[in-house]
Amino acid sequence: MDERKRRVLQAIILDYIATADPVGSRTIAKKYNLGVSPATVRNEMADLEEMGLIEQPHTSAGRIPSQSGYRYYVDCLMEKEPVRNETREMIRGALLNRMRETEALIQMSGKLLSQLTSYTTLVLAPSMGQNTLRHIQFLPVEREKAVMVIVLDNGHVEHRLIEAPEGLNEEDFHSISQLLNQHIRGLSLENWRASVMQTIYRDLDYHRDLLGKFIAQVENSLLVGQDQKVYLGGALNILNQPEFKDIDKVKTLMELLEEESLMKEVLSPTDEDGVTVRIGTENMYEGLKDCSLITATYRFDGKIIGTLGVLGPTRMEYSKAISVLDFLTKALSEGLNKL
Amino acid sequence: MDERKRRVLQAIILDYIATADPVGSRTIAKKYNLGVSPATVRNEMADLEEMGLIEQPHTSAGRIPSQSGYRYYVDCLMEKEPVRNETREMIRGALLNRMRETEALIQMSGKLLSQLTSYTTLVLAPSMGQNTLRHIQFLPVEREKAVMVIVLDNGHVEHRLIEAPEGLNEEDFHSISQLLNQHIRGLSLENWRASVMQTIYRDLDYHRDLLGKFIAQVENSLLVGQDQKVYLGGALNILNQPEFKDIDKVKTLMELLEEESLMKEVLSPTDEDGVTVRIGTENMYEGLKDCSLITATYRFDGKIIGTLGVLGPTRMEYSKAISVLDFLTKALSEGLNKL
DNA sequence: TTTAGCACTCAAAAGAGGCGAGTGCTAACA
DNA sequence: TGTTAGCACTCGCCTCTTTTGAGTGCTAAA
Repeated sequence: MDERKRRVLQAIILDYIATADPVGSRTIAKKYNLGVSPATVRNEMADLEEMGLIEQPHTSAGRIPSQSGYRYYVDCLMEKEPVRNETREMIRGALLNRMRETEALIQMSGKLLSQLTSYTTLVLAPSMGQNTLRHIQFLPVEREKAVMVIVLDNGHVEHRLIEAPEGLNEEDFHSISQLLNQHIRGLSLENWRASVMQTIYRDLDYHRDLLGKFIAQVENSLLVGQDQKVYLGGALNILNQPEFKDIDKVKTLMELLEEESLMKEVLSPTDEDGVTVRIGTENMYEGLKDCSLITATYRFDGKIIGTLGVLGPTRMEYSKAISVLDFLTKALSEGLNKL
Repeated sequence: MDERKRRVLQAIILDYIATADPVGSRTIAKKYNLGVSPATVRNEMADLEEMGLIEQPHTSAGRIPSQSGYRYYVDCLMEKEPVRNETREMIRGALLNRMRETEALIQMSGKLLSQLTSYTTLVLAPSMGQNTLRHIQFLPVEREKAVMVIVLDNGHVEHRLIEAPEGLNEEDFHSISQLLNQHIRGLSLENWRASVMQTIYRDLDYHRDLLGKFIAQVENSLLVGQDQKVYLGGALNILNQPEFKDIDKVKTLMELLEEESLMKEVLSPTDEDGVTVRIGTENMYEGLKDCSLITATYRFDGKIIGTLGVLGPTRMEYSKAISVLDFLTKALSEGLNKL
């Protein structure tokens, strides 16, 4: 693989990314002034095709990059594209605006990412399960209903409605809250065990029958809804890609993207640090075989807690997407830790 | 407009709705056994076309209903389709499952509607503004942060993060909560006035400087986010309609549907009771000129508080959509009032 | 008033050429 | 030995034409 071959391959990939048309030898020789004739380029192309890096849609067409071609490009050829200053400013500004709530900050990142890259984005939001409870409190709402407010260590607040037996007054709620706080504070939603509940239950020996059902509900409520959420952004951007001019393809892909459990799997963090690129069939799902997914993880307190992803056709602007994604995940991590 | 003409028109519309193909005289004479020959049907069709109820895409094609044709069908011809028992059961069952929270109940309705009709649905959720405050409470979260929990009369619960000055202890929060409750309880979010805040501010004369900023934030927080939300459901169903096989049309429509403020306007309740049908250009937006929108309002406590809508191509199954929508809005209203 | 018959229309499908972008191969050249 | 000009060849795509067939409107007879 000599230098000229690399330059030819790079030219083919760049041109195809930009135009979505198969690239011919003439175009390359002229536009990417390599200083050689089309015939020479053709010879190089024949070699590249033999190596499996490019292919011909049909005999008399130009070449397009193969999946391995893209892979080689991403691994060896691609030049890092610096993130433009305005882009940096925009990201910082937008994130600063959402510095109140974790969830809002993360959602905003997804939105920004789809705006800046013009691709579809996927966001895996952190699961609440790993966070520890800081505070739990009950408020009576109406007859037989109370709201449980949970405050986690990372500042996330959630409330859940639960049924409460009649006959509890405000004072009762207050004391139950306090008791629960004593036992539960500092435990994570994940590791929190039912045995704790039993201790609490024992301590609340007065009104035991009255509270049984209530405590059971609290227990339940704490277990529910811990799973990670997936946010989809800029889904309509798919429609701009010429490879998705076919309605059926769009539909298949969209349906796949809306399957939250699958997307959760697709976005689950890899061991490698930084930005991961999965091209075509490197994605484990058949439905993504014409797409590339670029992901990066973000962190809170040093630990990986979620993933941002950019999804486009295999013919996507890798360098731009990667640089924006890289910058954004770092900005997000920073934001989260400042919060 | 004699009986036979009506039957011909009905046949054309039903057939076109089912097949999306222009309908010829032969088809009608055969399939909808009118007991006359195609030639006779042709004569009737010529009359119907003169009346503007049907039209020909081109000379040698069959007829398709015009916008006025659909209008006549919906107003005069359409037979009411009873909602199937399984459908009723499904709706009741699904709604019963969400009988805890208003918001969940309403969102579920939209989801059900898109599943049952196979069209796209729009839901206008009630604004919080009209509900009165039942309870308001502050909980300290961390240094300089508190969460405000608001309970409205309809059972809706919301929490908002606000900044709190340092130096307030749990006891302070408790007493502020109590004071606010005394003044605010029973006022609606809409009618609630700043003057009330000032009274409160005066009463809290101790720590006045400390609390100023805090109270201002509460005030702000109560004003924010009162507007009605629009939920979109089954957006992908659009892709099944042959009239949307063109990507650009899909994109234009989807972009329109995602404009929340426009959709809010489109869904704003009309004076008429029950189900409203807007066909083609009867919708005020250019982008909806090939669509029909069927809406119905739902109520809480006798008052209209929101809208459900079914959006399809003008060639849509009006009778089915209308009956399902009608049943569902009633079930939703019932559910909300039981809640 | 209804209907059979028939000429007519026109979109869509099928076929036929021509174009041109692009290739691979060969032979000459540096 | 690598590079290039030349040339025959391939094949998708565009355009033009033809064919097909579903459907019509009109007329005249029942």
